[in-house]
Amino acid sequence: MQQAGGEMGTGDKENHSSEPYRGVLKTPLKQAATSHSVLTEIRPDCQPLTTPPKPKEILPADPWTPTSNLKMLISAASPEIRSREQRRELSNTTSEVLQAKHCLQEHLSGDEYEKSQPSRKEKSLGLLCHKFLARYPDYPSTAENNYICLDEVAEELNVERRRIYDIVNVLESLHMVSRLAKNRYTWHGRHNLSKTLQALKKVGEENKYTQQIQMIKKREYEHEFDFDGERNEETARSFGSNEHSEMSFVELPGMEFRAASVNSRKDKSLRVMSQKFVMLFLVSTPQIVSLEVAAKILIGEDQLEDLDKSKFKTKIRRLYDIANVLSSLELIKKVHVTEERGRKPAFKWTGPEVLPSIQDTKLETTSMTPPISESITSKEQCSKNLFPSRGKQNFTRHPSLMKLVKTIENDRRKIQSAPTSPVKISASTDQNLSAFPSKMAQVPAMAKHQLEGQSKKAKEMKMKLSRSALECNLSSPEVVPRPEPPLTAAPSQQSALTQPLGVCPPSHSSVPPVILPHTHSGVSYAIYLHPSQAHTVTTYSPSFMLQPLPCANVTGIKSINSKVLNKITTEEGDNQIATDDPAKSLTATERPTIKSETSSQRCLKRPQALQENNVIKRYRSDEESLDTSLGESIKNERAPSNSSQMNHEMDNFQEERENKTETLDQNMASCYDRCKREDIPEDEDKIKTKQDIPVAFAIPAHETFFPSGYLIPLTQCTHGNKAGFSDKEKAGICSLQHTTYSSPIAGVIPVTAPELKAVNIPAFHITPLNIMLSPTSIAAAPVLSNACLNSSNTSSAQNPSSSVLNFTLQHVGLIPAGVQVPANTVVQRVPVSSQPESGSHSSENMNLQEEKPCVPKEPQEPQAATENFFRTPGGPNTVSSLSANSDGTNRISQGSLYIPQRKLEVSED
DNA sequence: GACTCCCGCCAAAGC
DNA sequence: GCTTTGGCGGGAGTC
Repeated sequence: MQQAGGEMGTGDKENHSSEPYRGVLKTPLKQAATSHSVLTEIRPDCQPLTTPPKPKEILPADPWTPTSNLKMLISAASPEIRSREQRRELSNTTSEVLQAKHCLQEHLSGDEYEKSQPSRKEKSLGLLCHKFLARYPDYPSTAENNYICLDEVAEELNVERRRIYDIVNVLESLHMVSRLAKNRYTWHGRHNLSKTLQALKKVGEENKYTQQIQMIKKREYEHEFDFDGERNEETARSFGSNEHSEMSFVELPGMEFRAASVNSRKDKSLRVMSQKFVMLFLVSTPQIVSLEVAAKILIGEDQLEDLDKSKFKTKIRRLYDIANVLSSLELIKKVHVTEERGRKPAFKWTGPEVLPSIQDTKLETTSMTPPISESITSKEQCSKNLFPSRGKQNFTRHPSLMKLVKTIENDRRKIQSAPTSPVKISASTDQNLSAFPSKMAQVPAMAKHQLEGQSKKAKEMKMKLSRSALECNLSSPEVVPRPEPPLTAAPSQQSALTQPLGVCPPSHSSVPPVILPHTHSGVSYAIYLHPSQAHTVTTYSPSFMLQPLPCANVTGIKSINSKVLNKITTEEGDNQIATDDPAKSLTATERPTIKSETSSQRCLKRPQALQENNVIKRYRSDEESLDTSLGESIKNERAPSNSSQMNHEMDNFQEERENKTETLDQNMASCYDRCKREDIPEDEDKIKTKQDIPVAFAIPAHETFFPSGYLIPLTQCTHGNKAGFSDKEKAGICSLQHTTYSSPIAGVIPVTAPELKAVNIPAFHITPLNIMLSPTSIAAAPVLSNACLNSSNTSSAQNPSSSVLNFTLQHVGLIPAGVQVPANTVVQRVPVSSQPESGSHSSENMNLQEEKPCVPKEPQEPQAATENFFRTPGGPNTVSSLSANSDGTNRISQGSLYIPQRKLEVSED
């Protein structure tokens, strides 16, 4: 082992490890000289240390005391040299160094000795880990046995064994080492790393960590998470029910622990925690995880109810331990996320990109043994592999979530019935339409047809654009990897299925239309617009992300959001990784936006409530559009529910709607005028122009609009800047957005554009969160759709009224248009329900967690449209709850998961 | 004062 | 009964 280590040390490692030493050099010689690290690294032969002087003979003041020698050595040797030497002669030196140390200890006075002791930093686990890693090659030859004797290592590194355990446990979680026997481990290096990460990612997805993260974030925003206060029972419930306490260790085939002891301990072990921690990174987008969130999740798994400060602190401590080791492995990097509430420590994944688990990853065991590859076709299989028959092991999956997911999936399937590839939007759309309830279905169909007819060219253009966008996105590493079978719906579906949560996909690819209800149409839009690229859109709408955000709107949004936006800073101080770049900030904004949408409640509570109201209004306006096209049909349908409140709401809603409509029309008109002014002769050109316009997409923009559902206006706004919505509204939206979402894990995190690309995009597909994240995707979709819409509209709708019409149709076209109706319905109810916005926002997950009492009264509601849509024979639970909940719609559209959960709750209740 | 995280007690598991 | 593992949290060092 040593041999290998000596030869294999990587430059990086050297540098890292050397840093601390540099620090030492800078510090007073005394300290430096005696620092532990120095001692352990100095070459024996160079000085007296080699020959341990007899302690008693050496006088403290003596120039040739170990201390003085060390000083000389230190000053003479460069960090690199020391590192090299360390690796080279570590083994030989160890004993001598120890002796020297002993001598020092014996001969220096208390204070002196203390001073001579290595500083805290020098004793850090991270540094220790560097030393440990330096001993072994990253990729040891399988031929030779690389054994690790803990005692030996501890002695050589001059640390207590306890510390070595900490390191080994984390390495074990990554399968970089495996326990061979008592006090003995085998070094595998990074051979298994990629596989392990894939497996972890997969498991993380299955466990819906993304959702958990989002839930936590939501909660934070909603309640500032206070440990003392009445803690959200929901939270507790959600996590408590997790039964995560039984978390098990994820193993790779062939890498099972050989020692029973390893598995015997209750698994809150560092090793399991480490895996979970890694999962969080792999599953989240951006791949930044704040300690707080991670701790909460880990605690949650152990029963959130018990969450108390001490426990939380303990978790944090452990996470630091783990993080130090992972940092040494260069898998993560410490950063800081600045949020409203301050700066939070977080870590950013800097390890290798984990390829999509899309194709059921083949877990290969390697280790030293010939790689065994298993093809896993289903999630279940994967899970099985990951959890090799160890009795208790069940990964933290939240049962309720699973149920929900399944239910949802089933429902969707049923609903869609279109066994085929829902992906193909166009095709799927039709299918979906067919599925729609009469009126509703027709509307979308009409809209669709209209759109298609009117904007074939536009579509083509869109396609091109989207493709280009995709290409751009693809350029990002993450994206590329994702095997997305582009064109076919099937692939997308597949991916969806592959994903642990089939849920997500639903919103996009698989069930696009259906789910969309209100999700802001975003989904629906996406579908429409990108038929050919449905897969793309569905999967993730990276293209959106890619789009530049030069718009004024964006800026505005950004500015607003920026306040909220968090900054990520590296510890080193290269702060603001994310930063200042407007584009970046915008990107970051996206998330927030989404989230905000999600957690409408929160928003309400906040000062931005007003803004939210705007959003809501927009929503309503969306509804208006739909309503307009649909007429009061919906209303009537709802009416049946007969709730007086409903009626009342309807009335109010109507009023608002009307007002909104006017505004909309005006906006539309102005937009169109603007377009005209801008010389957009041909439809295509127009489209292009618009799209170019940064569609700016809009990342922020669309998100912003999301709620409102007015993509068109947005786009226009983008152009003109002011178009569709007033700044105020924008601001409102933005603000809302900001609050909520961010990186699921880290909270609102401003991410650099690049990061977003890489991370975000994939996130959709990959992470289970997708479901929850749908908003993001949705957002993206909407944007595109906007363009499309615009284009189509532009061409066809020359005047406000017509534009409105188109707009409406488009909405309808949302496929989900039909679906949306229900959503709208929901929206309308919103007022009635405790939380109006929730509905409006795509609060993906939020809903689920929402503590907010589901509106009690609605349960029975039949709302035809909605129910029909969502209700599936098989999924009564889900459906019913949906219909019942005012926000149900939203939930459904966004994260079906949530909906179901609620339902579950409700039903359970 | 908050953040980090070292340190080592002590109990469970293993032999 | 001794050793190995490793959970846990006090509290010190840093920022």
